[in-house]
Amino acid sequence: MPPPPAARAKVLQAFTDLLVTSGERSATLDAVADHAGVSKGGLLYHFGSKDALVDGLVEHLTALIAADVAAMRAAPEGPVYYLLRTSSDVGNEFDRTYLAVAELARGAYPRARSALDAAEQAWTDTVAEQVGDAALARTVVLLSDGIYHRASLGAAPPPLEELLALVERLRRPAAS
Amino acid sequence: MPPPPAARAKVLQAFTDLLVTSGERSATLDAVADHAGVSKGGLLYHFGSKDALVDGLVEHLTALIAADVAAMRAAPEGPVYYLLRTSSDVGNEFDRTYLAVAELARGAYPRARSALDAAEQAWTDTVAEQVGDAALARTVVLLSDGIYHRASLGAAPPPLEELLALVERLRRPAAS
DNA sequence: GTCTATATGGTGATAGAC
DNA sequence: GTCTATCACCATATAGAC
Repeated sequence: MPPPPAARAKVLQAFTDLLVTSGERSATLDAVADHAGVSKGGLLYHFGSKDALVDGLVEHLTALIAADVAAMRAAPEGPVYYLLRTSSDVGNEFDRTYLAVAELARGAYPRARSALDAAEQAWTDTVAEQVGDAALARTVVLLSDGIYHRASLGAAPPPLEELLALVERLRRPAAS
Repeated sequence: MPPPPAARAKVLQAFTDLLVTSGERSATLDAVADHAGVSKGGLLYHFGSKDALVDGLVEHLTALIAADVAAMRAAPEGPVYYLLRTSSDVGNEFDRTYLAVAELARGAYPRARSALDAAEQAWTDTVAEQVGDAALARTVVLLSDGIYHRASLGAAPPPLEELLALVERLRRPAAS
């Protein structure tokens, strides 16, 4: 099979950038094409409509989620540390794609929510497997959501160390 | 002074409803006017432009924030319980207005962020006053942000009791 | 494959009747 | 004060040249 055209990846990257930094309203086809270095006509050759562009990004996120959950399960420091650590890291591809799809989910593309719900469920299950406490698992994922909330508003992430310290205290109930 | 026209409040309420339930894209002047039961011309008599409409909503939130912080300080159960409890309550006017302004902050209205930043700071300070632990205060507000994150995506809020129980364990380090 | 037009629909804003 | 036109502009999408 022929290699996928490099322009596709460039377009998805530009779409993600605009969604994260300037919101859904700014991520027009014109702006995406400009930012990707192609013309609008060229963009619409690879993605036949804006809906197809959204689908492309959602599918990309779905693949990244599967990879992230696998990495979470394999992480030597455990799922909790892995989740909170990667939640603070808004620079990498996965977190940027997550934020971009969350932007779409809030807007006129409700089907983008399915991918986000799947991620939440997979994270919660994986954390619960390790800590053996469903309530703590939900809380940890909720903290991760809070970090995303701030990032989606453009605020700086909180210091990671103090969060991990607090979670650690909850995992060992003071050896009562 | 003459009483403020009732149409103003109706328009702000309709604007809030549309932002929360359908996102910024859907909150057009046409839609807001329809939902408020006035014509677009009538809306533009009270708010001379869409920017003026946004300013009106942000000022409304600023007043609600001041009232909320005062209620938080006066709450018999303490700021922590008050914050987490009210964060789960997405139905009341304050939380709906907060979600609506957050929607604007993510879109093309960055000045809406100032009001949100002020709220976060006031909440953190007030919680820190009570728990005497800056890191725990930041964590509690972060949990509150996580609840808002889910609400902004249309998901159900998490069970409140288990969150409060976990916070309580952190406030009393097992009496070591 | 990628580009330059261009058609079509919707959004913010204005003018003027009532 | 509130309404009904109406305008100018921008976004998506299409047609067809290169």
